[in-house]
Amino acid sequence: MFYTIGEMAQRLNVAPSTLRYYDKEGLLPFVERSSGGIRMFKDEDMEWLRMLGCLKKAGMPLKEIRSFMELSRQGDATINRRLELIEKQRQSVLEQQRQLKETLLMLDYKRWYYQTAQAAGTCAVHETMPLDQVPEQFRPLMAEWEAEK
Amino acid sequence: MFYTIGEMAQRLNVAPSTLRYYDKEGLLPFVERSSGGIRMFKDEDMEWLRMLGCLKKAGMPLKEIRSFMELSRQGDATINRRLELIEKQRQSVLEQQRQLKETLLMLDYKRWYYQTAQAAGTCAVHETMPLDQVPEQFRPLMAEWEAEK
DNA sequence: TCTTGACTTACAGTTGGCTTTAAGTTGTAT
DNA sequence: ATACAACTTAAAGCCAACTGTAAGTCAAGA
Repeated sequence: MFYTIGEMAQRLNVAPSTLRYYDKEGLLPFVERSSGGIRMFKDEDMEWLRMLGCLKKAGMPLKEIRSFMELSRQGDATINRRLELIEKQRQSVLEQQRQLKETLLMLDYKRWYYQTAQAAGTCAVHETMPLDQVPEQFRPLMAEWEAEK
Repeated sequence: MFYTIGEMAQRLNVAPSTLRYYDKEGLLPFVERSSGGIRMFKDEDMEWLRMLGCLKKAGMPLKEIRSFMELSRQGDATINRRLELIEKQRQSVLEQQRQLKETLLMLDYKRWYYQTAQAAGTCAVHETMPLDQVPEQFRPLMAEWEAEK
């Protein structure tokens, strides 16, 4: 069973032009063509496209994804190098998670800040607020800011 | 105590040109100038730059950050709208966390896949692997892939 | 006063990841 | 056989977020 680029694009919820672009950039070395030159996607291509989507969501640049696809096409001899790439990207995702957690704490602080300001009708309330009225979760954050000054 | 753009850039670990770009885009309405036109950063500007960094890490585009800075300059009348912006961005971060968690599971699966293939010397080991040898954590993932076919 | 390094602006260039356009081809339905 | 939608390529365009260049100005030390 084959799919045209339009059908595959719909299935993946991307624009056909995006798939053409990926193909041009060498990210889809597995795609076959009809005698007339039309791309014919197979069901098993989904596995590659899923991999591509995963690496993209992990923040891997298209160039590196292309390297990965090239290594894959070279077969079992490149298993080690593919594993290394995966582990590197895994570390990157763990780092992103750490970073997002920090960012969320900051946003939670700002949310509290503006909720409090809203209740008081003015941001000035924070100039006179004693430290022990700041929720505990935000104290390490504020200590850090002091250090940065 | 004042800092030049170079000193501030070093302190923030960004290029001076980046700060100039931000200023040009209206993200730094708080920066004062010397009589000769040199930017003079103050210690209290750090608070704004921290806010900027936080919003940026949260994935907010520079245009929106600019709106936020403009609202801030308008004082207490805009507390509500700033709170709304913060809450919107907080939701976005929660969604990014959800997404990253999913991505990590995928990468963990691929890591296991290549570790197993490495031990066997070939990816072919996965064609004959019975489902009950796949670690449990990855089963929901594989079920999803089946459904997508 | 003069040198020197860091600053200033305006503007062009770069990178990454698409998206659009134009001109032409394929393949299915009538 | 013909029409028509969906495909093809090459090339240009677009957007965000910088980054680099050129020409000139500022300010601190010898």
